[in-house]
Amino acid sequence: MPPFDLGRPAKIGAQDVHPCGACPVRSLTVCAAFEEEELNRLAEIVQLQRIDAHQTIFSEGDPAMNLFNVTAGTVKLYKLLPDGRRQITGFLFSGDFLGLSVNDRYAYSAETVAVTSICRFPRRHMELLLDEFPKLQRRLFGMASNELAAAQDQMLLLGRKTAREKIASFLLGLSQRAVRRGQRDNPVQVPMSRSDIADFLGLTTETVSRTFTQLKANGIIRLLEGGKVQIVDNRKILEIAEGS
Amino acid sequence: MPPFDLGRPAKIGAQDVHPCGACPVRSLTVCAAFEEEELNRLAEIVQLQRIDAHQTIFSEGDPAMNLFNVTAGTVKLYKLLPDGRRQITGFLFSGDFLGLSVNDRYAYSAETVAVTSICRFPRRHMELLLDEFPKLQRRLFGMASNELAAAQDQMLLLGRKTAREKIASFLLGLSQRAVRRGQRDNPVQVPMSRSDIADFLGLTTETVSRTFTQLKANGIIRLLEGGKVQIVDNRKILEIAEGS
DNA sequence: GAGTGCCGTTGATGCACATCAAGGCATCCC
DNA sequence: GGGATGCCTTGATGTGCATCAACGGCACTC
Repeated sequence: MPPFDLGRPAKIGAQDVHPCGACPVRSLTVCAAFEEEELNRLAEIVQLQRIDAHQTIFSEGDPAMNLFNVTAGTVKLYKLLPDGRRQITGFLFSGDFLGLSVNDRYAYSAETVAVTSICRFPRRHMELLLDEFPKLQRRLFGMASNELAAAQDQMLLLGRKTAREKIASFLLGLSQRAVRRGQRDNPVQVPMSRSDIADFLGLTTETVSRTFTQLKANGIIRLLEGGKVQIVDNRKILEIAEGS
Repeated sequence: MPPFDLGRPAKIGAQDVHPCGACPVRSLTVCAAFEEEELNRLAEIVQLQRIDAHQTIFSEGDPAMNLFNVTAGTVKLYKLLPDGRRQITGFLFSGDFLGLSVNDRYAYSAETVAVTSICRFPRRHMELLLDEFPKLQRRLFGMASNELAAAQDQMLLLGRKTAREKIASFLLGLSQRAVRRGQRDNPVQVPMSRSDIADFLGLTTETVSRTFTQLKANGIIRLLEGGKVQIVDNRKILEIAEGS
């Protein structure tokens, strides 16, 4: 249930300008850097879009024309090898930011996992705002620092954790991020497919499936309807995730 | 041959304030954000240090009091699991920056790989400078963005590449970074141990060693004296690295 | 110059996870 | 209804890399 949405059938469609002042996720986003009265400036350049599931937002190598804010739904970022091997580098939820680029090109592809609403900012305009509002710059830098820390955690996971530890870490990560967005942390919403989880954790779908089954058999989690996972033994899953 | 160094026997020792205007790697660093006349401000707060090989600069979880700039030598950043498994998240060379933190704590440990010179900036002072010089903020943000892109490449490597592809990518990466620092790209200087390489690539020392041997046997590289590796077949190593 | 420790290499073996294959169970569409 | 499709699960088998073990070279010590 996307907050601003009109339920139109469009795949990717521009919507009317939205009053940022009413944005329910503003405090989570870059936009938290603005005071109430400055939000008009922002509203002038954003466009709100609703996107169906499984649509590409942009692809690796595309000219980086826009920056985006996820306001509802789920997005995945990924990189491909020429033979099709895929690494998902992150999942984004409401409040998350995407579109940072190097050399004016996107360094990864972005695709919706479920129905998603995003705010689009033309990069040119955004850069002018950056000069005008140092607080925005500061905020963006802070968000990039957090992402960097998360990336390092993910490197530890990919390089050194077992399949069991990876799945446990993944579920805990989802749970913790849900809390920060003010959503339920348990049961955890797991909107992405087994295949996406596999490509995020450096595993195969079969191993992901088997590991879920195994954690379930051990009474540590329970698999619920609608892609939800209940964490039954919180202490144990934490132990597993940390590798102790 | 560290550029500013006095060759003192100290392990970690503060040196006299150095005139940043003469810094030979300034254009590579955050400090490139400053005009000549502003450098005095910088020089007031930096301390230059020379550090022996295999010394800890700071550890994960320490209060993040300082930011650092590497001016010569090599540093590794790493994270540990409780049972000792280690993931090296990056190697730093002259011009590179370290010390960004989340919640005022370092999110990783930093250790010298070889004799290293660093500039130390107290974080408090640096933050004041950030407010005063938006260009510095901008520069720092740019560097963080680049690191994020590199982190995503590393995730692809850790999650989806084979040992052979990992080693090829690693050597090419070292080579390309040497170019950016204005150093020789071939033969490549490889100052870190097999064990460090293994922990960077998510492998074991044995596999690293075997893979080097294999690439050598294929006539793609040559192992030289003093930790240097010559890339004999550039096209082929590039193909391997990209997984095609 | 024997002793010790560290590092890199090589070989033998083992195992965690990949690969290959098949079936269950939704949903969708004619 | 029923067949097609996509996702998840489960089983059988394979393999890339880890693990275990041994050895040689080099630096350092006494």
